[in-house]
Amino acid sequence: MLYAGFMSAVPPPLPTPQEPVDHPELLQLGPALEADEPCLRADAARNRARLLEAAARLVAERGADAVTMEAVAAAACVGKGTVFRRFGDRTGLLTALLDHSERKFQAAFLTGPPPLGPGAPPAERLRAFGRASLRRSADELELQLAAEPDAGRRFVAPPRRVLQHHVAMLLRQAVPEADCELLAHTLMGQLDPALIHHLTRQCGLPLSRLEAAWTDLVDRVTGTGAGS
Amino acid sequence: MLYAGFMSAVPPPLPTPQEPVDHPELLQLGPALEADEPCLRADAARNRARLLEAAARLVAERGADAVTMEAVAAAACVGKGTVFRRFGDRTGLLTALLDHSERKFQAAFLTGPPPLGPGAPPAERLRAFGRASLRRSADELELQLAAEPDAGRRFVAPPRRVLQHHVAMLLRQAVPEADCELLAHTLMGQLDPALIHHLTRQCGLPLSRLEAAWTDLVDRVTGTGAGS
DNA sequence: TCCTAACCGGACCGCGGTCCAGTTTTGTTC
DNA sequence: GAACAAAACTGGACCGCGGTCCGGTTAGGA
Repeated sequence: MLYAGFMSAVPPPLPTPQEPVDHPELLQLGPALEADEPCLRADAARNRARLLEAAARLVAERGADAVTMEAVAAAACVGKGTVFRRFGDRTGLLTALLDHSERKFQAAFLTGPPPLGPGAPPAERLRAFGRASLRRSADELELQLAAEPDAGRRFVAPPRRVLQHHVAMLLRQAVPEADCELLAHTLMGQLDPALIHHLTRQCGLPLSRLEAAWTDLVDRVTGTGAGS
Repeated sequence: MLYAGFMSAVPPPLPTPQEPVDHPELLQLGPALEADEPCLRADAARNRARLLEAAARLVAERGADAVTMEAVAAAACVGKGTVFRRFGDRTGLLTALLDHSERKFQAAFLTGPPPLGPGAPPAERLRAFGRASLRRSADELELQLAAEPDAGRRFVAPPRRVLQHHVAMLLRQAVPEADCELLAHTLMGQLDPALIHHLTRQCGLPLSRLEAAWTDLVDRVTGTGAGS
């Protein structure tokens, strides 16, 4: 398990320290997070570059589906084992391909100019963050999807659609002026089994906290509760 | 591609028609949706039952990972091709295993007693829906996760965590009283590449609508906008 | 009884992922 | 600078599983 050099949380050495910064802890975390690609043996580094280049070429010429671990290895004149040693698995390779744009995006909201970067009021920054993220995803959709296997099917499964439909209907009754279909997707996101698993099993949160968060979310979205 | 009998939107013949009902269209859609399992040849139906039983036994005895298509076929004394013909693919098989509880849940919120079923005010029903859904998922987590491959990794990937962290921080500034970590997950859900793909490519929504929905969501959650 | 359509099973394929024997690089010692 | 040892990297054989295919079989209607 290597997961070589995905990303780093900060760009280079951070130019002027008197700029506003949100996440001082990331400045230490950053180097630790990327501490897997730095000291590569010369041949390893060369092969890594060749693999990334070959993968990018495959994506461009024949689409993300053609990015087979074997194909990439062959195109880079390298053994299959090398690809896995370097990138861990297919997702790791695809993620590494996205790394460049990822870093740019992170730099933009961590240390860039407002409204995305520090300086603007938080709600304003949130709006900008969503816009930027949506645009970026729209650009690199193919890669992003390929990096997350089976992504296309999650929203098409019949059971999901029934629940989705139901929530949208309730929302139409509660907040007729909103875009209830999309809002329903958002709410459903909080009930996603994968998220529940992550929060309760991997992070150790009690189920009661998820329930409370759901109630609070409904309050906020419908404007029903005590808050604001 | 068969995707045999996942689910149906309604329980049996719907007892008393004067009960309140939310989704009259589902009453017609229901039979159409499940119209793949009804007229099975005798041997096919028998094999289907044996396969489901074998799969359930495997899950119980050796965990969801052990539910290999080959293993299920062998345990049911049936050829591998039969499993695929019946359930389409692995996800289809797992979904079929969840079908029973799915139907019960659907019946509960479509035609059951309030506050889950019709009769209560919509916001109240939404709250009940979330609670019920969370509990159900917690029970059948293993199967639900197995049915959605790779689910565990979606929230652990380093890039995702950086974004998540950032959004949580902005939320803490904007709405200090909320559970910002969970709220951040919710917001991020609307930026999920898989969702973007589904909405723009499969449903044909323009990106601008997603952007508007995001802005609206931020307004609702932070209480910033004009609404309420 | 016969015909046809549906079904069955297992051989087959491709890909993701593992493993290990052999090779190359790097650091050390003389 | 040469020789050596340890660590790191390499590549391709190998495995298991999801998914496809097709010749043979069987159920059900006429």
